[in-house]
Amino acid sequence: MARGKVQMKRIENPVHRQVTFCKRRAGLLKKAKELSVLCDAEIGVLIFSANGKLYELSTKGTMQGLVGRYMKSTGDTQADHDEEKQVMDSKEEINMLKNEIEFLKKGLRFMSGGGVEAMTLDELHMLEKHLEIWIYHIRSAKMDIMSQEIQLLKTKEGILNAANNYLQEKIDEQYGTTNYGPVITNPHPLTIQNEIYQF
Amino acid sequence: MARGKVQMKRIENPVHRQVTFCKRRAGLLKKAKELSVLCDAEIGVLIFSANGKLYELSTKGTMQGLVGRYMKSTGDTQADHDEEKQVMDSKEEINMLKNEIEFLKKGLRFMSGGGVEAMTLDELHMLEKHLEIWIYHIRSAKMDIMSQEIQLLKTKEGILNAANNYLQEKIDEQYGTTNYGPVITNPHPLTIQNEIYQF
DNA sequence: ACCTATTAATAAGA
DNA sequence: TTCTTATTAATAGGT
Repeated sequence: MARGKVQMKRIENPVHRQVTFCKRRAGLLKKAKELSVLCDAEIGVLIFSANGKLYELSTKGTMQGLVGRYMKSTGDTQADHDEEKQVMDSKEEINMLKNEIEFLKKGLRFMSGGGVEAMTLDELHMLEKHLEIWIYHIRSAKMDIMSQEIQLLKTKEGILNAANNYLQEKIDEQYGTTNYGPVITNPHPLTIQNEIYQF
Repeated sequence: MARGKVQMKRIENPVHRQVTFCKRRAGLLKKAKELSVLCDAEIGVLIFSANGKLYELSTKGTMQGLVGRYMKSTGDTQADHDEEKQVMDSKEEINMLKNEIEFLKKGLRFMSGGGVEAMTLDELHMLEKHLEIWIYHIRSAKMDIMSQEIQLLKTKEGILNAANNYLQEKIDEQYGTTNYGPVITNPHPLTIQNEIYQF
């Protein structure tokens, strides 16, 4: 604007460009302040130089506040929308999970042996019934498992008995010819004890 | 800048102020564009008029992009920081809650009567013991509550009996003078039955 | 950074 | 709002 017009295109000379950037940047920020003061407006200016340096101005409050106001003003605009929605979703999910936990905790509150006082008589009846059913199921499951164990052990025992008998026969054969007389042997030396479960 | 200097303070005349706002706003945005073009800078301008209307300009991309770049550039700056942290916190909280739910569900899986199969014999023993303890606590709590109820009802009964006696006396007085002879009356006509609880 | 000739912006009026 | 125009403000180029 002085000593010659200027072409509205990128200044190629880096020195010129840098100088102009400094001057015009100052001018722009000054103009922004003036507009804000004269007309009672809230103004924010963000300037990233070509090499990435940030210059900013915000009249009447912080840039954050202004950006927040801008976000609200534009309503649903990408980043804000996404993040806000994400937060909302998270909060909803948290609430649902919390409710679920409350529900579950109510059923488990007796684990610690305390907290019984807070329940009504009806709730206690219900819970007692449930516990009895659970115990029934648990005892059934225990019986099943133990039956399987017993069956397994019986099979083992049969196999061992067979092996035992086979070995006994071999011994009888070996000593039968020399006939050292009757040999006293444990009839089932390899039989193992079944495991004992506490009921 | 023409036909007289201007004081750098709010223009009180609303018409003047509005006109100046229009002109200077256009000028500011023009300057911003020029700076962006001449010096290869990325510039964003946000203008909120006094009555809340938004005017914006962003050279090289969207305002969102610019705001995002600003957020990153300033690092941890309120809105961004807060929202991001909030999202992070929410996610952490959700994970913790989910873990808690899994833990609780494991204890409650028997409510439905199913799921017993997946447990080991030891776990079943443990659970059975817990359930027995719970039932013990529940029965204790039930007894406490019922004792209280019984006490309450006995008190009620006493009060009603007293009232009953008082009324009986009044009747006796009323009919005593005329002497209609012995009146057969229910000795406790207002006594109420205690509630019966099922054990 | 400072100067200053020159251009651009704009206040007031229509 | 927009146009005009007198006047001020901004600034390009040089130092």
